Amino acid sequence: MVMRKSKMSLIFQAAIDVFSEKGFDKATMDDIATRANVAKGTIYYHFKSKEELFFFLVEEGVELLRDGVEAKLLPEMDPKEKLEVIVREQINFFGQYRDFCVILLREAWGGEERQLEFRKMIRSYMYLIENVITEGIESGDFHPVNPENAGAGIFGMLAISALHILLGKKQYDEEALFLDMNRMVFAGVLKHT
Amino acid sequence: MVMRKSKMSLIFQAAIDVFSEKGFDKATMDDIATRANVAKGTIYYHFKSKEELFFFLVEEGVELLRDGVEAKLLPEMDPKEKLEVIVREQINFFGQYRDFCVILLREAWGGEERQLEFRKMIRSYMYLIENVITEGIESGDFHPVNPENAGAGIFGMLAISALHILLGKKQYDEEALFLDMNRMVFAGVLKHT
Amino acid sequence: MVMRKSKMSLIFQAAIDVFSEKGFDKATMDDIATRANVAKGTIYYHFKSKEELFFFLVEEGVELLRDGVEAKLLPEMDPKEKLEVIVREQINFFGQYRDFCVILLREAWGGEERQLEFRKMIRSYMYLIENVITEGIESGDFHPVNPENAGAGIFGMLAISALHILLGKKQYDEEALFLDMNRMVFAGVLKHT
Amino acid sequence: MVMRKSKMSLIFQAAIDVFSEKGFDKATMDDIATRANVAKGTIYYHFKSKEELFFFLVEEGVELLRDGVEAKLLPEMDPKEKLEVIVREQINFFGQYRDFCVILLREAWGGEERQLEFRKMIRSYMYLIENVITEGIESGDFHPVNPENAGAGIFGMLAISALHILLGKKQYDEEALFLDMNRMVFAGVLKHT
DNA sequence: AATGAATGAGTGTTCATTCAT
DNA sequence: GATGAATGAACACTCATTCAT
Repeated sequence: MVMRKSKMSLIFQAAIDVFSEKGFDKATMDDIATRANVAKGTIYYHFKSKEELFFFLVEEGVELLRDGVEAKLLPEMDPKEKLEVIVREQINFFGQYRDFCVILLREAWGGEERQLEFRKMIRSYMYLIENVITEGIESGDFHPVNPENAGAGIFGMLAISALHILLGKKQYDEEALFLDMNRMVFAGVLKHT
Repeated sequence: MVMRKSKMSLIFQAAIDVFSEKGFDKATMDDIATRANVAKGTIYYHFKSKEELFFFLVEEGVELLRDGVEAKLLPEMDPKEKLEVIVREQINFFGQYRDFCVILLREAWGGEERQLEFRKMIRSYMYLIENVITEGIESGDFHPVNPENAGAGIFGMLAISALHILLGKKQYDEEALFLDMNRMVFAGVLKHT
Repeated sequence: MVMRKSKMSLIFQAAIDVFSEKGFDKATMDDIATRANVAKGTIYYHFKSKEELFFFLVEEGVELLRDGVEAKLLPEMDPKEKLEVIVREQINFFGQYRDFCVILLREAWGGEERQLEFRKMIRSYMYLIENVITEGIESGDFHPVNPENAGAGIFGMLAISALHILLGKKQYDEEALFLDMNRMVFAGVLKHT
Repeated sequence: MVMRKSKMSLIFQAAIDVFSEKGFDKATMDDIATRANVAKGTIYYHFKSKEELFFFLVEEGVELLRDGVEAKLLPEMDPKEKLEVIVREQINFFGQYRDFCVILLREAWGGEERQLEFRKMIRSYMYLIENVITEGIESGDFHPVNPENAGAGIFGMLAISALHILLGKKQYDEEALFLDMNRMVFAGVLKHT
């Protein structure tokens, strides 16, 4: 029988929906169970706790972002090309996984174990950016900035601008946002005179 | 104004502490009452609900940021100078009100009334940035980007990079971060050849 | 206002009833709240947890037994008189606080913290018996047995025989039980020839 | 009988371990299944319910005690010899089946069906003692006490003193306990002068 | 103005039991 | 015979809110 789509994936999807809608604390296991059309106990058969369910979810999401971007960073590209890929892909990802991205920005800040762990995961994505920045500095293409600052800054610029549109009333025009962000990342706001 | 150390301000300060430490949902009115050395009922004498207390708090905080920055944007400055002031002041504010800024990034994303309202407030700060961008574009100093995108992007770049350091283990070196961010905002990562 | 019978004592009494009826694990806080005519939250306002409520209860009960018996052990009595007092009073106590005594025998055995603590309390009562035994051995009135063994044995003999009747269908004839137990404690089963 | 290591006996042994470690209520079917290396469903294939599993267990245990003691009570013994056998064997049994004996003292008291049934089983062992007492009274060897009181009392004395040592930190010195208890059962504490 | 005892709806979690395979 | 995924009723505990004083 091919229909082996175990309840686990149902739960997973429901969890993404509910967590992004309500946040970790306000989301209830009942919500998730109802949305997944599963008995509450079933969730606990597959996941030890709400915390663990959330953790797996975030892990999977961040991996999806990181691995997706990483796969497009080919060795033969120069730093400029790589960074452009990153800008494009992150904007693309935010459009595609809007709900997950809300979780991303909502639940990463704070001192709880969960949030620490969470930031570590995000950091693993930021490393990609940092490495490209470092590469660019070494090749002489980029300004000599602190790569960690730059990595966090670029991630934040892309994330907040994307979410700002996604949560606002306007259409998410990916191409327009890409063009603007690309220009800002590479050239800043100032025209060269 | 006589500055009576009214219970209200005690509650207000305690609320900032507790909300930033635990987030809106995990923070309890008991926590706040204890921290403020007030009976729990007293909070309800001054504020209608937890939601309202939080709302006033955030309002005050965002006003502090916005009005502080606005006060430094003098009419005689050109767009470039103004944007530099914004970068410096926002980085400064994040260092000074770290706890509040955690709240800022934590509680703004989501579909609840409270969060909508919250994003409106943040937007009122972003307008400052947008206006300067618009001014710069019109004066021909800045690239013609969408000011809303740029405003959100710059806010996000500064916010996330600041919080990234503040919540990490390293020292918050305001000047270094300012220099890096300033360069990125104005010139991007790419050297002009 | 004299009516200061705070809800706490209501809860206490209800807890004794429910715990003795159902045992620690099967008893629910809802049961206790209902029986006490109190909201469930009220219990938690006064006691940190089910465990703590139970602990205070047992502590109070064992103290009642120990202090009651101790008060009747006058210094001028000889060991034989003292031991007779103990036999009488323990039998009396079991008749009077049957419910609590069920708790006593039900919840003392096992390896959990709570049960350890519990046995320590019982031990504090057994000491009374041990001391009298020791006194009697030193005065030459009693056989030289290990006082700890004897203390536990006498406590067990009185406890189990009392509960056996109390939980059976027969009337609890305190005087008859006292006479039998008194004889067994002092002279055993065997007639002197 | 071919002695097939049927799953049933595995379950049985695991159940004894788990029930004595955690008590009836805290023990879970999962615990037992894991310990027995069986799927949870398998337990339900062999036993209708947790209650029934427990019942069979206790039945078997009490029979082991009763039949073991009974087998040593030879018709040609006089009441004194018989009672001495009982004292020795019960102390011996408690040392050997410590876990089961914890169950015995833990789960017998209370008003539930299960506990009623349980006490009946224990009573079937107490009868042995009662009968010897009755015999001794009729033969003129023993004091004329109520045999039911005496039976329960002796059972309790031996049980509690044994468990008191077994659950404490000290070594279980069977011989010493036997000597003390034997003396107390036959002669009480008081020296004949 | 201020208090804090009291409330009860709501939450995460457990676990005996069932049943399709 | 045996399995283990699935269930859902039940439970300990939390906490925003109320209200009599």
